[in-house]
This record gives sequence, structure tokens and C-alpha cells, in this order.
Amino acid sequence: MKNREISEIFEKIGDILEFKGDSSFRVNAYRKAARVLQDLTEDIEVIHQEERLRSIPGVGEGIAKKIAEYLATGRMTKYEEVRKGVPDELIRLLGIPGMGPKTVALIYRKLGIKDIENLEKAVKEGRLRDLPGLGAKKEENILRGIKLMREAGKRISLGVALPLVERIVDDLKRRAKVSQVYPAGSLRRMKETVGDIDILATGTDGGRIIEAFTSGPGVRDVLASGETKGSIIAEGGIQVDLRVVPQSSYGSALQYFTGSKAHNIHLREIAKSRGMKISEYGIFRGEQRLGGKREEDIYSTLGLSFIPPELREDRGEIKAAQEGKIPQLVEDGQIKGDLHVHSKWSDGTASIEEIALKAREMGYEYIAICDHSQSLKFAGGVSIEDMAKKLEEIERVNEKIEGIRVLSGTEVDIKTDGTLDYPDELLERLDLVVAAIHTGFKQPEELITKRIVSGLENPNVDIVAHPTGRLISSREGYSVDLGKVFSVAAEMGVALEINAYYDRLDLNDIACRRAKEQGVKLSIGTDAHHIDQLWMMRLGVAVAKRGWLGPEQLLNTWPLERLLAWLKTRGG
DNA sequence: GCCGTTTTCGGCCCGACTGTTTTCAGTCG
Repeated sequence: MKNREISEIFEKIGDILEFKGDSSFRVNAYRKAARVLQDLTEDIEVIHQEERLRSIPGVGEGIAKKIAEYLATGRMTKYEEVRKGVPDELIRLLGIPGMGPKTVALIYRKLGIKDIENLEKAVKEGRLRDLPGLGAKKEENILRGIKLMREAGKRISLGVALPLVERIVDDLKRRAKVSQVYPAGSLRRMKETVGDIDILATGTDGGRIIEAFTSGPGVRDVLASGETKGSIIAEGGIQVDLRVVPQSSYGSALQYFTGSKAHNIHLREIAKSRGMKISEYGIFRGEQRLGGKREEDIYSTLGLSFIPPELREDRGEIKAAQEGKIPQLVEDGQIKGDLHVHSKWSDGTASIEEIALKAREMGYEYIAICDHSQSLKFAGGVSIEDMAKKLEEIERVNEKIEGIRVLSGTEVDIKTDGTLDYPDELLERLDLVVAAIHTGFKQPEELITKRIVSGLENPNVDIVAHPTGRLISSREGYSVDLGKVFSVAAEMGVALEINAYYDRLDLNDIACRRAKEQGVKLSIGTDAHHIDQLWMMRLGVAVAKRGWLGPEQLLNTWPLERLLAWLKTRGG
């Protein structure tokens, strides 16, 4: 898939044109195309072959031609033209918070500065303050911006951000006079990573609330502090923004600050075309306020059905809401079990009994113990002899503990040659077989895909785990042809996993939606190695929702009997 | 550069904060 490559080129064209002072509308057009391409569930080459490029929103005659040129030749004339005479490092200066295209252009033109090192030097020598529109304060800000960019810049995983924001919200409730405090932004949309944290509060004295916020514990730096808005850098380098609005605007403010930006722009366009206006203070026709107390007001006034936060990415949800076709999404409470958990038998820390008790406490009907297979020595892979003992233990636990069914399973390794790490006779004895790749990540796409396909084709395999192998904090996934994997999975009736472990979240939202479109079943597993990681099911459910999945496509919303019946129709 | 239940041309989301400004431009989300 060349979707991402092309998306990145359009993004860069947008940056360069902005720097050059080109029309902001043209800049936005490129950026919109970049984003839409990034979000596409289909392969751009297929779309091109079928002459459907123009049907992509944001792709018109010009952009379509450029995509076609790139797919045919591997080059884009427009990109090569615009970047002439614009050093790459100059464009990188735009990444410094507080440095926009105007400032970058100014210092380049007047002082010849085109990289961070020289910019820092010039600031320290006080050479910027004499330029028109700049002063000593601005120099100070730029220096801070450089520092920020160097140390931060990284998005953090949702699983890390959630506990952090809960602490901040609790602190605000204790220390400030607020009526309501609620996280908004990408966190509320449950995006897999968040770049900053947005919090919304209601109260009468905005200034005091902001002051309490900016002077709270764990504040490393204050970026802005006004009557309704404050921005801080929290410990760990993540930016947290707080907005305070009156109670009467709570709904519209929550809608506005939840985003995404693209979703909101689209809504505002619709509002405008109907003579209305949306802001964080409500939805208006002229001076008349039509709504805003409740978030639903915004959508209903525009004639849309309510759109859950997880879908607000401008990936077709607005059109779906216009047509009343927003799907029923899976909910946390519908999850009846976890289908991927490790125990002491491999590299987990809990006993099967401890896991079973915790699962029952969480209200599950079943939980599958899926330890690593024999070859994975570094992960305590279970030998064939130990597997027999483990099965006996599971039986004992099932007899002893009421109200929860422990399923015997394995996370069997798909070896580099595509064969499985246990003989079929053993796999047949298990309730559930999860197969996955753990080695040979550097193999070429064709080989990796072939390995996964041979896993899918083994009649004993029920689920293929973490299909792309990516780690959010540290590793891109291996190269795999997901289209091929989806079609074989659909054909063989094998489920693919949404791995809910906070650093994996694999498959991701877009891939989930594509899998659903191709008729693939999915399954959420936490891959927990401790019982205090079982809560991450929530993260997996979030990915599923963002992938437009309902309970029907997810194995682990099924009651035990239905799941067992399905497993029975398969091998094993 | 895109797009059309106001338009094939003339629009293109809206508001807050900051710093350098005597009324606003730049930046951000």
C-alpha cells in the first residue's frame, strides 16, 4: 500500500506552501488530502486502477493527477518543484511550538537562519528582538519551544494517558471550585495515542480555576493562563490544556473540545451552509441560540443522529449520521471474557486460579489461558509434558470455582517456516488455539504473509493474535499484506485479534474496519501477564469501537455456549 | 486545490491567548 507514502508527500507540500506564504486554502486542501489518504481503509492503487480517485473526499482533479503520476512513475513533479530552494531543515523549524510560517520566513529572510542550532544561537545573542514584530518575550518563547520540541514531541499511549488524566481530574475537583470536570480531546475519542490532554470544566470563576490548575502539583511549565484557558506541561513532558466554560455551554464545549478537528470543521461547514454557526458556546442562527446545553443538541439541530466520540474522525461518520446509519457499537459491558491471558506456566505472574477469580470478579463468563509454546524459551514456553499437567490444573480449577469457565488455550508460535510450534494432536485437545508470530520480524512481506496464511489454514487455529506485531512505543509492525490475511481469515472463518495490551493495540482501528468490511470475525485479548493488566480490555474495546465494530463481529461478546459451539465447528 | 439543496466562481471553521502592538498579526487547537 502506498497510501502512507503519498499522504506524507502531500503533508510536506502543505508545509512548504505554508512557509512560502501560499494561499492557506490551498495549504489546507493538501493537508486534507493527506489526512484522508492516511485514513483510507482501501489500497490507493486499487482505487486508482478502478478509476475511483475522484470519489475520495478532498481529492479533485489536481490531486488525483498527482496521485496517478506518483503511482505510475514513483515521482511527483509538484513536490519536486515546491521544495526547490527550501532546505528540509527550514521546514523542520515549523515544528517548534510558537514558530509559525511567518516567523520562520522572517528569520530566514532577514538573518539567513535555517536550522535549530543557528536559531538557538541567534536567540541567545539577542539578535531576534530587533526584527519587526518580535521582542524579548518572543525570544524567550522560542527558546522554550526548542526545549519542548527536543524533549517531548512524542505521543503517549492511551493506556498511559488514562491513569494520568484521572489523577489530574481528581486533583482539580479537590482544589478548585468546579461543578464538572471531564476529559475531552483525543483521550475522549480513545485514540490509541494522545499528543496532549484536553480537559473541560464548568464553573463561575474561570480565572481562579485556571490559576488552581496552573499552580497544581506536577506542573513543570505554564504555557498560557487566561480567564477561560490554561496550558501546562505536566511532568513527563505532556501538555495539558484546561478550558473553563459556563454550565449553559457544557454540551457544545464538550462537543467542540472532543474534536477531532477534521470532524468539527466538517460539522461547521454543514452548519454554515444552512445559515447556522457552531462554536464552543453553542449552535446559532444569527443571534439566536438554538442549543448547546447538551452535546446532542449540536447533532440533532443539524439533523444528524448522535455520533459516539470514538467515531469522530471525519472518516464517513457524518454521512452515516445523516443517513441514520451509525452502527451500534460494542460496549464494555458486553464483553463476556478475555481470550488471551498468560499464566505462571509461561511468562505470566499469576496462577490459573488467581486469574479465574479475578475474571469472575470482573463479571466475565470465561477466560482463556494462552501461554507461549515450547520453542519460545525466552518467554517460558510450555513443553508438551507440562501442557498435560497444565490441562489437569485447568480441570481442577474449573471443578473448584463456580461462575467462571477457564478455557484451555495456547498462544502457539508460527515458526519462521510457517509451521506451528505444537503437533496437531496436542492442539486438538485444547479449547482454543491462538497462533502468532514472535520471531523473524525482518522477513520480507511475502514470507511473513505466507507464514500467517499457513497459520490461518491450519484447521486447529481459531484466532491469529497481534497480526501486525507493532509496538506503539518502539517497533513498527512487520511487513504483512493485510488484505491477503483478511481474505484468507474470512474464507477459513478464523478470527483476528485486537490485542488490547496498551503498547500493542494491534489490529488498529482502521485495520479493524477494513477487516469488518471483508467479513472477518475479531476477538479482543489483553495479552495480560499480570492480573492487574486485565483492565486493558477497555483499550481493546475502544479500538473496536473506533473500528466501527458492533458486538456481533466480536467473539468475546458471545455467551459461553455460543462461543463453545463455534469452537466445536472448528478443529481442536 | 476543492467544491456546489444558495454557487462551475467565489467562497473555504471559529475563537482564545500572546506579544508587540496604538488596533492587530501570528499561532494554536
